[in-house]
Amino acid sequence: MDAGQARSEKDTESQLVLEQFLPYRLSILSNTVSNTIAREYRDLFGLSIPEWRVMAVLGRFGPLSASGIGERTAMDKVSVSRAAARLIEQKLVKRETDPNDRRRSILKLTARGARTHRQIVPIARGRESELAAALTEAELRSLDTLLAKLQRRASAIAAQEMVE
Amino acid sequence: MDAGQARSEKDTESQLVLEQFLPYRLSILSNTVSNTIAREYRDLFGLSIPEWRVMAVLGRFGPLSASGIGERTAMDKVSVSRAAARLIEQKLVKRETDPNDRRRSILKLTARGARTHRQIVPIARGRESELAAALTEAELRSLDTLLAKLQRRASAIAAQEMVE
DNA sequence: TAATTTTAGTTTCATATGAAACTATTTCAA
DNA sequence: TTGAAATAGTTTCATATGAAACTAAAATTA
Repeated sequence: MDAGQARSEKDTESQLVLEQFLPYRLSILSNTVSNTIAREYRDLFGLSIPEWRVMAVLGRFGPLSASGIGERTAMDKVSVSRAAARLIEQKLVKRETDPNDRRRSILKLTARGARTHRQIVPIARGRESELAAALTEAELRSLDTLLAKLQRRASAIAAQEMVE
Repeated sequence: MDAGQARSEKDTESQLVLEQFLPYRLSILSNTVSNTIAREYRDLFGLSIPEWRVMAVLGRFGPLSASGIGERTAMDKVSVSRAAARLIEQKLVKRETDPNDRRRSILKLTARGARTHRQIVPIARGRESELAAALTEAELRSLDTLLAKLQRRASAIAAQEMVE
């Protein structure tokens, strides 16, 4: 090993400090937040996160097809299909067939679903506020910008990988 | 309904815009990043993310027990156990029994594991750089601070939930 | 030191997930 | 038109995951 040149396994350049590695930090933060919320929704309403997401977009954007839900939630069609099936079982959502295109279904909240939705939204907002309280207003605006930039880049990288 | 007072389902206060909801945004960003990386590690090295995390901490912190790995990766013991088992199968990691405490195993990279580790680290860094290139140096420092604050708060909320 | 509790790690079981195959319907092209 | 291709959504299958039960060893207590 010629002095000062050879790279040992312990040199910083051949190392990766997991705690400082951005993808890892994002993953841990996201999981910490999601797990807390998931537990709460499960305990209070018996809903999983995919189910809750479907409720959220139906509550906001009214009747939607399964693919419409997918577009607005970044869920794949299998997840949407399963979440919808469970919500229908629980009578929180109802399904009709689109008369103009009988492959499509039209999903909407039932009256009961709308009531549940009205209960859930303030809780979700409350959790978000608790988390956001860690930051100042200015920091929150900054976070908004940074996350948007990262998401744009991450999506671009992912799309590029797909074609390669 | 008395004019201007009753809250309809479409009022913004009873709504939640998923695309602006912080837990959702974190989840989408983290998944986008993780999925891209996971695909790459799988294609190039046949490693899953848990496996890769174990490799990373073993490469950095030398021989460790399974619980030591768990502490440094935020993985639960089941995940560590399974990842280690697969890495041993692939001869990237070897296991010895701690002579001072025969319940413990001592895990370390094999020579082959160390070689793989040396290949992986620059790729991981490269991916991180590509992502980080979406931000300026100042923004990256800012991101670092914001993520740290959010993580601290998220952990605190999670811990509090546990006892309630 | 024998019995009890705790700790490290693995296995089992029940559920979650995504990819691929499949069904039903619609759209497109010859 | 009618046959081929595309689209919406569901089901199947193989794998991943986490909680709880379990095994083995060590630490604690009586």
